[in-house]
Amino acid sequence: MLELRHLRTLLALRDAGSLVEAAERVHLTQSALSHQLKDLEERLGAPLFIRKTRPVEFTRAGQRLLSLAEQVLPQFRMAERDIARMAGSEQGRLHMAIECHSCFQWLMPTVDRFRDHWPEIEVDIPSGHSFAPLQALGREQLDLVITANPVEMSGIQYIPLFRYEVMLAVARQHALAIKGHVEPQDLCDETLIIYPVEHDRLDVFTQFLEPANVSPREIRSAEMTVMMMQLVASGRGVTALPNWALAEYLSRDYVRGLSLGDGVWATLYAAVREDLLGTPWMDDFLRTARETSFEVLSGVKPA
Amino acid sequence: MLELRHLRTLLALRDAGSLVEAAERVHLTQSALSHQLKDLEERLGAPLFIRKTRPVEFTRAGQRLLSLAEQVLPQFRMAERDIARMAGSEQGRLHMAIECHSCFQWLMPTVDRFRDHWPEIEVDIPSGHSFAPLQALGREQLDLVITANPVEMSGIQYIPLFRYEVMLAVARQHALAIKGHVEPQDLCDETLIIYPVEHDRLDVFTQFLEPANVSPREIRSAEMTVMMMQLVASGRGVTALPNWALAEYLSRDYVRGLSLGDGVWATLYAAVREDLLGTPWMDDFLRTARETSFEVLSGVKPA
DNA sequence: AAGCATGATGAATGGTGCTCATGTTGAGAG
DNA sequence: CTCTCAACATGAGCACCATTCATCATGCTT
Repeated sequence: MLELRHLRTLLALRDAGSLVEAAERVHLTQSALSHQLKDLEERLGAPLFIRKTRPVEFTRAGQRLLSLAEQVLPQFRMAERDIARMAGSEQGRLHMAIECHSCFQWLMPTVDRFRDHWPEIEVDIPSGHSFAPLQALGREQLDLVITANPVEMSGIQYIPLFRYEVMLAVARQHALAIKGHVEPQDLCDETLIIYPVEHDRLDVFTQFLEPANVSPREIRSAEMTVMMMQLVASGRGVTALPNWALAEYLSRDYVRGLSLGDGVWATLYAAVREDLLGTPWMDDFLRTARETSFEVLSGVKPA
Repeated sequence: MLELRHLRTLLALRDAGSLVEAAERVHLTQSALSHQLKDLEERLGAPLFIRKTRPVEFTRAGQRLLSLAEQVLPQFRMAERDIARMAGSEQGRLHMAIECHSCFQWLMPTVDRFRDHWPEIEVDIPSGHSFAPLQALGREQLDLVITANPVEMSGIQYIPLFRYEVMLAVARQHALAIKGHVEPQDLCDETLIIYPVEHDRLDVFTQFLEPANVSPREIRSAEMTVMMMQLVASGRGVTALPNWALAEYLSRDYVRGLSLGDGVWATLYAAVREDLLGTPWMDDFLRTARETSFEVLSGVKPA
């Protein structure tokens, strides 16, 4: 009668707010969800949510099922993990590299949690692959790479982790600081500070400056986020970073953050070797990564 | 991957001890269960139980899933009950009659529990239908009848509650009391005390005496179990009763209990109006009855 | 009023979970 | 040792139903 998939659907619906997006999350069509929920409501004899509102609002019955889902689904995951551990004496390995330069704030707690669940998996972030991590992935020297720039490669799948806004950091006393957002032209007299990578892998260029055919007056690079922040704060340039990378500097009012145009958004992916996808521990890592990053970054408010 | 039906199957398997009987309990074929469990074990990558032993023995993985099932399935039931209550303002009614003369010891706790879960259902055991309860069921004056003698009737379904052994009660000093069981011939010089119903509705006759073509010397009847016990204890006759009806007298060593031949077993049924089957509260009542009777009667040891 | 997004609906389809029929295994009896 | 019986495994076929596709209805935005 009541099935696990119903619970998953309802959770997805609550998190998504609409059938269309909930459908994406559970990898089904909107139609499927509509049918599924209609059937369920008929069988239970009670409406579960109100469709007219946005985001959808749950009835008391719906809320009861949501709370059931939150009780029960974790128990299932735990059991499945336990079983997988009992089954798998297969020593797994999870060696990763990070292409995104400031992921540690959510990656470290993720790894900590994961180690708890899978003590026998060897987790490491070996240095030495920071130059060409995707190639190392292809050569099976690595198992997972965190990146914002998916590049089609055979044997590698890109799993989206979360979306974020790319924002411009400027000094507090900067002329632009009073505006809520900047236009491309605003940057033509600025010094832009970037990580030392090709321009076509930076969303400021591909999604913001190049479409408007604007170039900043000067471009200089810095390896580390702290360094960039110092330069920005002292008025020697501006830089574009993920909102969550800026978060701590914004909260300390060290720099100011501005949207790029109407907002430039990007998605962070985990590039994973296909042969590892589907193993319970890899699935669990990806889920943990999503959950943890959500928790850690959800305090991050744009601007 | 892991589904609710798997958990139900595993619980049934544990309670039944074999695939064949477990299949009955979940209303599937043995083949279905074999397939289902094989698939599951393959997907999990771990064996769940050992088939060669009888009753089957569970591996650690199997036990883990059993414990999951015991955590999770009750939570589902509770949620479904809550939802059914929210949905159903439909005042239900549960009027019952008892054809078996000593069911109160497990029926009362059952009713108590049920009332907790379904306060708005009107539960009653109206007197006045003790004569022809099944007819009253057909006339919709009753909703459920507890009986050990299913009689085919349109619109009525018989739901098995539990199996029990019919045992012979004899006085402590009775000649037969030293034996573990009696043969039909042993009764041809005895006075048999029975409830005042037709002989063909008593298993002592249909399953024990008549097949051997034996009649007791004398037959007398009594309305109440206590009365029968007094007669038996004082050596004025013997009687055949369900083991659980005898239990309290046996434990007080008031009478002795003997198996009839290799053991005569019967099943107690709930006769239910078909239109009520499938309503959540009726399903819940039947489940509660089975569980409660099991708990109450499981202390009852034969002889 | 047009355009867009969301949800509903009905028909068609494909997957899969079940049954049926049969094969295999193991235990107990003669 | 073999016969038998019960329990479980296995493969093929089938039926159901969850899902998809195509389309329609509705409401909000511009």
